[in-house]
Amino acid sequence: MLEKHYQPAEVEGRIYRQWEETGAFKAGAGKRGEAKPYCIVIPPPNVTGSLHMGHALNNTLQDVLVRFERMRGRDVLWQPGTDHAGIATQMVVERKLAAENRTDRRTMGRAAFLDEVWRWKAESGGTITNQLKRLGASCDWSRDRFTMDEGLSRAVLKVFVGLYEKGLIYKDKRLVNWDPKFQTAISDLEVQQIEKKGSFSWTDGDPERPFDAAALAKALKKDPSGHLYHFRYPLKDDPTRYVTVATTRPETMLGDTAVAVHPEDERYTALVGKKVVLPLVGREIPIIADDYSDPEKGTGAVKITPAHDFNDFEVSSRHNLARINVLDAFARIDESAPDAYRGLDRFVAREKIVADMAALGLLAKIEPTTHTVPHGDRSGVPIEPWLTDQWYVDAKTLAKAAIAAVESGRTQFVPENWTKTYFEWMRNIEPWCISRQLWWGHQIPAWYGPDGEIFVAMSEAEAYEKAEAHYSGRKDPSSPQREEDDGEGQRQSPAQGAVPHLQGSTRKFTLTRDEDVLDTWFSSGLWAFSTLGWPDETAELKRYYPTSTLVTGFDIIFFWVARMMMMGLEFMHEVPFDTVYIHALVRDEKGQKMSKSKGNVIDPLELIEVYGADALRFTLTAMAAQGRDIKLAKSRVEGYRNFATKLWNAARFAEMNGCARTAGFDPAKVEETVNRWIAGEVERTAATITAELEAYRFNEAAGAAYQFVWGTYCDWYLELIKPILNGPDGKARTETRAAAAWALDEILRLLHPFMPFITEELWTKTGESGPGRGAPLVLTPWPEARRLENTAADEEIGWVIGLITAIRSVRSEMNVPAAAELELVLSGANDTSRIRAGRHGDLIRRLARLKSISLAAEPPKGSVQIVVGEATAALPLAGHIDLAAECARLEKEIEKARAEIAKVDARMANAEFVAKAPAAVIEENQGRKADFSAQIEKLEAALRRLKAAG
RNA sequence: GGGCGGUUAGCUCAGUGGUAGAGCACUACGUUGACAUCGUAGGGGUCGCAAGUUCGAACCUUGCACCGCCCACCA
Repeated sequence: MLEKHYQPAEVEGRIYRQWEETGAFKAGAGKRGEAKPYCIVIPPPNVTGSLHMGHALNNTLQDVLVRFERMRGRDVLWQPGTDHAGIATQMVVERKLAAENRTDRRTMGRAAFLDEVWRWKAESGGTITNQLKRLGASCDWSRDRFTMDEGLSRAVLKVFVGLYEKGLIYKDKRLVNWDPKFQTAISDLEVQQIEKKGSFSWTDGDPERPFDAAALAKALKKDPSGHLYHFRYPLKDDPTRYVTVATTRPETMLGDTAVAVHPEDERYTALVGKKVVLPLVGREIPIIADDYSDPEKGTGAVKITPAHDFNDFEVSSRHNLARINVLDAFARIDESAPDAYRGLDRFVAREKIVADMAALGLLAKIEPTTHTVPHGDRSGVPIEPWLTDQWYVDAKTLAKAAIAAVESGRTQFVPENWTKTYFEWMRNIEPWCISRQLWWGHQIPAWYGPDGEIFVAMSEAEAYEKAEAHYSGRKDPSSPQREEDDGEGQRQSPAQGAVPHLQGSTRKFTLTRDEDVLDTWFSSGLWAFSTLGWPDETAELKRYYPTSTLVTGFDIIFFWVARMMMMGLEFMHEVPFDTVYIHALVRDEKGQKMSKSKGNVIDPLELIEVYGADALRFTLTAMAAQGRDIKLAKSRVEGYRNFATKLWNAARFAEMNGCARTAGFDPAKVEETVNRWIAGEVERTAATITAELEAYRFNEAAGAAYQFVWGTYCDWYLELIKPILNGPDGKARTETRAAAAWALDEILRLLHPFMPFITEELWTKTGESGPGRGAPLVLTPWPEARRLENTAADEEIGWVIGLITAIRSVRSEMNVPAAAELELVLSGANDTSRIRAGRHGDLIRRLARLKSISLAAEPPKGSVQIVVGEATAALPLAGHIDLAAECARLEKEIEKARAEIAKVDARMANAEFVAKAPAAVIEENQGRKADFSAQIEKLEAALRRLKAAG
């Protein structure tokens, strides 16, 4: 016997364990060979992370697809795993060390720190996995992977070496985005532009406001960015004259090596080629002409700081300017600057330099401006363009195949408009900086010889082999192939043939391994094939690659999807997935991205605890309309929790009424109209859900299921069959019990991808009677299309529902007490209606609260009259009717009908409409007019009778 | 500056050419043997504004307004 309420907390854990114990999620279980594979690789969450709303949405949608396809008989692999998340994880552990007052990372040393991180991973690494299980994710956990496990690390090495040897990975010294807090380079994608607006101003020579260094310091502390400083740089030839430059970054002036003006800017033509003396530093720097300078901006003369600005770096290449680095890794002024500034933090230096310039009379003015300041997305501090050696991937080359694959449709984005975003980025892709000055991650497999030679290899031993070969004058067995050898030793062309045997040789040198690790996304980029066993040629790789669908958020199209496309095509020579389904972001009520720092996070686990995993899943699915963000409202979750309860109680009702499943029941052979009707409705719903899921319209699929279960099965079907169930034993009751149980079974199947727990629980419970269940619901086939629709039954039940609804409506409007049982007199009814009324009299009486239904030529006097098709249904309410109110009601009905007719008439009066609209539309309009006209006639007749009686 | 998306009921949102919808909230009635986490009935919208295309526009086009996001730039 089912309880009155479904208790998710008591059920979910048990059900999930059952699924795992039966191996329901295992790929290939009993299906390998004959079944088509269907594979999704999970977007690997941070190994030490915990489930947030984005994960909940992402994994719910994947699970819906995976469960759907599994029921449809596909051999499903949902490949799970976690990501080591370099910066994020290292940050967490460092913070933990600090919080526990332990020695910091640098003091502790690399090996000890890594031990610490692994310990942390061991401690918290299972959290997210367990939380995904609570959500109901049906991943094949037996295949769980981690980006730093042995196999995936091997894949990373292989890819790095492979790309290096093809010249697609290289080392370069150029400006990178440097994060002074984490002391590492980061990629362009990890930089966030944050808009800053200045708040104060100052003008030289204003007698009211002399320069006040203390006030400036205070203002700058509060508001360090967003100001434009106009500096005067004295001319070398004539120190009384200046070139004024404007900058938002005063402290970088210490590294200026030129001032640029536009070649056609007449204000400065005479100065080009002359020199200025850089204040505070004393360096003489040239005034150059370069297109980069924009006469419209600032003063038209721009200071050039090649080592600290990406544009200036370009200018320096064109003009052969020195690149003077004035910042250290902490973004403090370094020793290349005058003593007075050395060691100062960049913002302290900013203050001092502005003050010093003012003291020299070289500060012309300060004005507030709005500009964006690049920040590290993890550290939150302003990043510095900084000149360092880093490793890069030649993304431009790899992008070619990745672009072509989407152009040709081998991989499709859903919704399709993300294609544009993908192309836009791919076609303008920049070299990808992959080295990170971190410790947690895949250490770069590059070793340096005594003279700086680079040996990239799968292992240290192999690196030594290569080095031996190199230093002994033999050809390096595997250096990069480059069409144009740039002359550097490590880029000699490879020699074919035997690797020199090194046994017994004494090394006269040592190699040092590159300390840096790879960008986390480098290993994530291999995810679609590394998790399947690559570089080994495993059966899984053969069977499941290319994978079927990738489900992810648009915020990581660049980070991840693009990189997987590039890596997949490069190493597997085939796209990593057929379809990329891009879902929305779950945002807070203001449409803002949820984040811990903003404190606007809704915890999915709390929702699961309160409402159950199924309610949360259904909410997310029902709201996952394509191309739109989800602003989550709790009331919605509550509503769908109620839906689960409704389903539960429908099952409970069935149980209480002996609606047990019957062996051999065939929905195509039912005889009762109501059963023929529900069979057709079930099938229609199944077809809709199937089609919508195939098209990734999750919200439509969920909506169809909801509408059917609540609005059709519970509200009508169960009500309609009550008289039969309560009636005498016999054929009709037997059939109806079986049909109700059958329909419930179908509902459980259709709902299972969305609400796996409650449906599985009900499947088990309802399986306790009747024929045994062959399998748990998770492995039960999806409803198949048959031909169960029955127009005659649809029309008949439609008529019954219409009559009942109309009577209820009038009762309510006339304030008839709910308990009062009325008589119904049907007049003007044709044969069909009379037969229908007779056949369904019991249930019409019950659902409309009637005492009796009788036929008459004319509606009795003093009755409320309802027009039902060709007939008029009358409720004799003599003495209870407010005559005026009833007249008003009828008149209102007539008015409504007339308004509809007027609309139709207006349309039909339009000659062009008649000429051009499709015949079906015209017919429909004519039909409408006829229907409404007939209705008006009946209503008018009713009104006349009413008035005559009065 | 380039791109994408949004503006529909009090709130959160569906709805891509032919009769404006859902959940929540609201009003009235109701504890009738599945369900008050419920039932029945109801109120509530000139679909941001303007012009255009069309027989017909919430839907297509253009412009405008406001909101959000992404990319680039920012002296």
